Amino acid sequence: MMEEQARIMQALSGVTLAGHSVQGGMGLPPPHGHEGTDGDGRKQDIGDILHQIMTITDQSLDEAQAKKHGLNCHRMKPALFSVLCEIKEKTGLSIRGAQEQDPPDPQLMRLDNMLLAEGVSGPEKGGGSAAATAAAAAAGGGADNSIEHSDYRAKLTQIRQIYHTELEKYEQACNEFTTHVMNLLREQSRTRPISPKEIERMVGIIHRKFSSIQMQLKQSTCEAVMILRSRFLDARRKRRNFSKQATEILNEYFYSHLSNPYPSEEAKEELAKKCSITVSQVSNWFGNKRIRYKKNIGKFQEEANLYAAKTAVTATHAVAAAIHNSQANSPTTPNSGGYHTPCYQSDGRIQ
DNA sequence: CCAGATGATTTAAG
DNA sequence: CTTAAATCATCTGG
Repeated sequence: MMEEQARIMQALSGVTLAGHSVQGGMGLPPPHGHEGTDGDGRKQDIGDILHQIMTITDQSLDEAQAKKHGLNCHRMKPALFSVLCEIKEKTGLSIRGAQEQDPPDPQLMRLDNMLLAEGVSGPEKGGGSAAATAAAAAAGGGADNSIEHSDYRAKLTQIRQIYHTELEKYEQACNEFTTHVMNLLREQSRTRPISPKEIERMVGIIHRKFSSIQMQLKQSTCEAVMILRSRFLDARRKRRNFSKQATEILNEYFYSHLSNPYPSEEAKEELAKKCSITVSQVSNWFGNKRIRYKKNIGKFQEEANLYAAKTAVTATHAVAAAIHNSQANSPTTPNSGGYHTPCYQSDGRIQ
């Protein structure tokens, strides 16, 4: 910037300023327009203007404003301006070619995706998962689970709120700053030529800067979510055994379908409802049961016999009930509801 | 406290 | 996606 200025001024006045220009930094000594005794008015004018330009930053605001006005009204101003424009025309293009590429930062994308996945950004968290959780909690003995989950959600909501507030703040600040800079540039464009491309570039720089700040925000938000998540995940791992009744029902199904212990989706749903657990818990249970049964059939033989006998007893009782037409099931009979009792079949192996 | 039981998660294959 | 298998983390009864 300074270099450019110096170069332009040099070109303008033909006076060698290099001697006491950039190296001096801000404290440029005034040119003292009257070098020599030429008394040339034009030169003095130029020197005067340059002096004003170079010292403008040292002035107080009012002073500077007045000086600026003076400059604007100076009779040489239009001429100087046009020369500046001309120089700019020649040099400006080479200043910046085309450096307008915005490759989407993979890191940023990762953060965005995660925030979206965690429900921090994006649309308000729907009731879908909430309903599922509520069902799971209300159904089983999982009041505990429900409390933990709501705690988790409350904290997540808190994080989301902070995130959105901050994001909005940054957005606003960015817009304000951009507007400010653009006003400044517009103002300056009265005394020096500024191409729209330059403004655009400036805006781009500002936006990049602010988005890097946003990146930090997203980073720390992600961190917070991760911490919360890991803490909750540990809690989530806290498992509670299914109720005795649920285990009974599941075992009954398993041993009465021992030849093909793969409940269909519908069967799973029914079992889930009957056991007050989720479908995926039913799937987990059958997955675990199959592998563990297969691993040591002998160990489960007793259990198998027990349930085979149980269903046999149930069937017998059902028959007896049918025969007697009025008797209620024995209290030890686990399934007394409208549950479809599977047929008695205790043989059959996996595979 | 411990060993075994058990629900959940991860990994790998189809 | 489902499943088998391995593994994790907790629960439970002694």
